[in-house]
Amino acid sequence: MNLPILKIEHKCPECGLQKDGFFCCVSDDSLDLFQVTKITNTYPAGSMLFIEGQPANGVYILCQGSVKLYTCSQDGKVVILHIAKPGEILGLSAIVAGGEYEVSAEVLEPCQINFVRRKEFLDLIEKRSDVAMRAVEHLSQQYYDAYDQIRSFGLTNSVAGKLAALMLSWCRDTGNGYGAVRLKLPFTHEEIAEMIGTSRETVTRLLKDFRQDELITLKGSDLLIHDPERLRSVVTRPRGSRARS
Amino acid sequence: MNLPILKIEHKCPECGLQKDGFFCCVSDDSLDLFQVTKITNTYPAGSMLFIEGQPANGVYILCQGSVKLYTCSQDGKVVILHIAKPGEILGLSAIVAGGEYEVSAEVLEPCQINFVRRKEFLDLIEKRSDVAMRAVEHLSQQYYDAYDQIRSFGLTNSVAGKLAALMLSWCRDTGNGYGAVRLKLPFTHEEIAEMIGTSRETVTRLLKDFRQDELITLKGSDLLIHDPERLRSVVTRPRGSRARS
DNA sequence: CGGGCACAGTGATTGCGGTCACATCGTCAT
DNA sequence: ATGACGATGTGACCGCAATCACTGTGCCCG
Repeated sequence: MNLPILKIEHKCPECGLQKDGFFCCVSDDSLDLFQVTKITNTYPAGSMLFIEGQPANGVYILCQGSVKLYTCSQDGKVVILHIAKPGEILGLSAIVAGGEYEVSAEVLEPCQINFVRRKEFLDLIEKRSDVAMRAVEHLSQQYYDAYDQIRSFGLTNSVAGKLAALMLSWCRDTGNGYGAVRLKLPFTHEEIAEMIGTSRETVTRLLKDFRQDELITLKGSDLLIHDPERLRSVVTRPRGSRARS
Repeated sequence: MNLPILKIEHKCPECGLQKDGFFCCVSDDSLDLFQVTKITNTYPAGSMLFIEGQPANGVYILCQGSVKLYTCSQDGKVVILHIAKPGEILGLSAIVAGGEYEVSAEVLEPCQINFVRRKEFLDLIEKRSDVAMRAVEHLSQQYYDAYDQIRSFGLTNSVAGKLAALMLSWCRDTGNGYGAVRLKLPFTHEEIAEMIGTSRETVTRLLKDFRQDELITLKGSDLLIHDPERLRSVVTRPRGSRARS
C-alpha cells in the first residue's frame, strides 16, 4: 500500500493548517484548552471512524485528508451525504442531538484527525463562547449543504441534471472563478452514482453523453469542464432534450 | 375567512407554551434579555415570513401555529423541506452562515411569532452560553431531519416507499407508541407530492392503493394508519411487489 | 341558484432510467 | 505470463411514474 507521507502536527497553536473556516480557528485561550483535551491520530484510507447507529462518544476534527459520510439501507443501497475536507468537524450533531452517530464515516485519503470526547467537547462549547459560535457556524453550513442536496434530489427532473449539479459543486470548490475548470476526479462511477442517487451504469452513460455534447473532457481521472454556464443549463433542462450537434 | 382565535402571549416568562424542546426554554436571565429584544406578531394563513434569497435580517421563533418551509426551481417545481411546529426557530442558519434566507417560509395555520433582529440575536448567543447551547441543539436536530429526508429521497426505490416513510414520520409525531394511529391530514395531495418529490396524480393513486391493501383508511382529511409495522415493510419492499389480497 | 375554483380521481401514453448480462481494460500479486 | 479483481463500457429489456387530458366533487361567494 502506498501511504502518502503525512506530516503530523501535534501542537494546534503551531499548526500551519489553521485557515479561515477551520473549526479550530478560535481564540488562543480556547485553543490552549482544546490542545489538552484532544487526541491526535492518523488513519489510512479505508478506515471507519464511526458507523451509523453507534453511540456517539466524541467528535472528530479533520486536520488532513478526506472522509466520506454516508448512510445505507438494509438491502445495501448507499447514499453518500458528504465528502468532508480538512477543517471540518464530524459527529457534532450526533453528540448534541442524538447520542448516536446518524451516518457512517470512512476515510478516503489518509487522515490526521483530532478526537475530543463528548463530555469534554460539550464543556468546551459551554465555557468558551467563541467555540460555541464556531459550532453554530459549522452546523449552519452543514445544514445549508444538506438542503442543497435535497434540492438536487427533489427539484432536478432528470438524472443528467443531478450529475450536472454535482459537477457544478465541484467547480465551486476547485474553480478559480469562471471559465473552464480542470480537476482530478477522486471518485469512481459507483461513488458518483451514490452521491446523486442513481445507478453506476447510468453515470457511465451520462459521462459519455456529456463528452459527446462537448460539455466535458475526461481522460482517466482528469476531468475538464469546458463551460460551467452550459452545464448549468443542463440542470434545469427538461427531460430528454439534448444539445443538437 | 375563519380565523381561529389565537390567545397572544406577550410576556415570555409567563408563557404557558414553553415546553421541553422549545427554543425559548432557557434560563430566567436569558429569557429576560430575550423578552426586551423580541417583537411579537401574528400572521394569518398564507402569509410569507420570508422568501428564498432575501437578505436574512433576523430569526422567527414560532410560538403557535405551523409554517411550511420550501424551495422552488425556476420552472415552478416545489419541494417542501419542513413543516415547522411551535417551539422551533426559523432562519437561524441563514443569519449565521449565508446572510440570505435559503428557503421560503409560508404560514399554514395562523401563527404567533417572535421576531429578533440578526445582530441582537447574535449578541444573545455570544453572551449567553445557554442560548448558544440551545442554538446548537436546534441546528443539530434540523440537520438530522434534513439527512432523514435525503435518506428518503436516495434510499427508497419506489415512490410508494417514500409515501410510506412520510406517513411513518407522521406516526412518530402523533402516535402514542404502537398500534393504529389516527390523525388529521392538514395537507392536500399536491403538498404531499411536494414533500416526497413526486406528482399529485401519483399521490392520489398511491393513496388508493394503500386503501385497497388495507394499510390505511382515509375519509375526508381523517387518516387512520392501521399498522405502522406493515407500512414499514412497504418502505423497503422492492419495486412493484404489492400485498396479495 | 349558478358560476367559479381548488382539490380529487382516473385513463392513456410514453420515455427515462433501473436492472441484468457480458465484454473490455488496467492494475495488482504471485 | 497469468489469473484475479475492480472499474468501465455497452446492449437489450421493460416497468414505474411523469405527463396530458379529462371528469367528478365539494365549497364559497356574488
